[in-house]
Amino acid sequence: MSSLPVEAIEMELSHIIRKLISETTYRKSDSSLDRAAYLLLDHIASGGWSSVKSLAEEFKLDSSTISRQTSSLEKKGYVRRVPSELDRRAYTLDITKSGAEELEKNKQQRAERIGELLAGWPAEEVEQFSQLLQKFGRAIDEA
Amino acid sequence: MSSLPVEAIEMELSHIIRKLISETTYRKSDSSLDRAAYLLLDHIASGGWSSVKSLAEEFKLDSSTISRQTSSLEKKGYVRRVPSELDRRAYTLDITKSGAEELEKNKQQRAERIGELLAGWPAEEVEQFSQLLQKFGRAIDEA
DNA sequence: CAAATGTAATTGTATTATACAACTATAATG
DNA sequence: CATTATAGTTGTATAATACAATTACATTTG
Repeated sequence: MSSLPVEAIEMELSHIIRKLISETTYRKSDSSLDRAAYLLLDHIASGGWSSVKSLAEEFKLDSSTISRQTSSLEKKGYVRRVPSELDRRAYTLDITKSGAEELEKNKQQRAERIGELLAGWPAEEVEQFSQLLQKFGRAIDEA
Repeated sequence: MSSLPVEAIEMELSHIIRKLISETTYRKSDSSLDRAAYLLLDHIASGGWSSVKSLAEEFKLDSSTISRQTSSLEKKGYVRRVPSELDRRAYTLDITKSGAEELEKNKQQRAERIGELLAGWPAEEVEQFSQLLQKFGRAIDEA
């Protein structure tokens, strides 16, 4: 496929990504989670299997990167290690109460920001946008 | 606004951004433009006013960052400096033939990738998605 | 119009997120 | 049991960014 809408989508996504990143990175991180930490915590909180290795696969990052990111979450008290019973090298991560609170706070902040952008959109369009983004997200996963 | 679709959109965007970034960054950059260079070149090619300062404002990056990025594009021969007639400190950037070719090549590669993800989508949904992304992009600009 | 102030771009330095490689401890396999 | 594989960590290099200092020029003001 190589049509005009596709090219428009590509460009628009590039711009949206740039703008959203520039809002959430390199800004006064008052106390909020960066993007990586946010998604890691969300995955852990959702009960996804959370060893260093499985997180690295899930997020397509190197294990060393995940190791450092999770160490940092642990230092902040947002996650705790649960040693594997079967393998003394390995552990999984559990979210702590404070981690869950921090995650929820961040999620609300971020949703609020998106809500502002969607203010005034007809509910039907918001719903369509949500559906199409989810479909697109699945397409990436399946690719 | 703080409804379920908004929260779903927030999460989905976070995931899509992560996945698309991980595809286009830290990967074998065979010879293709990174995201910053791609959008810079596109802006310059589109005839947008392209001094270091205006690019920094447009992209919400520091002038020093733009200065380095444009130097790098210049070294590769993709842009050339046009000294300002009014201000001997300043210059604007023009795309070169080779820069335009490289941009076009990249645009096609990226569109092809997006096209794969949209393969099998009804044309009507692709069109809707394009429209909604553009509307969302405008909302970010106006915010 | 000369001095002071402001500005465009560059360069120096620090930080951060990443990858890759080397390593340690443990597990699995021949 | 010796070898090989694996989970995680740590060391090191690179890249993109911000902020600070600098340079050369422009603008404003007394």
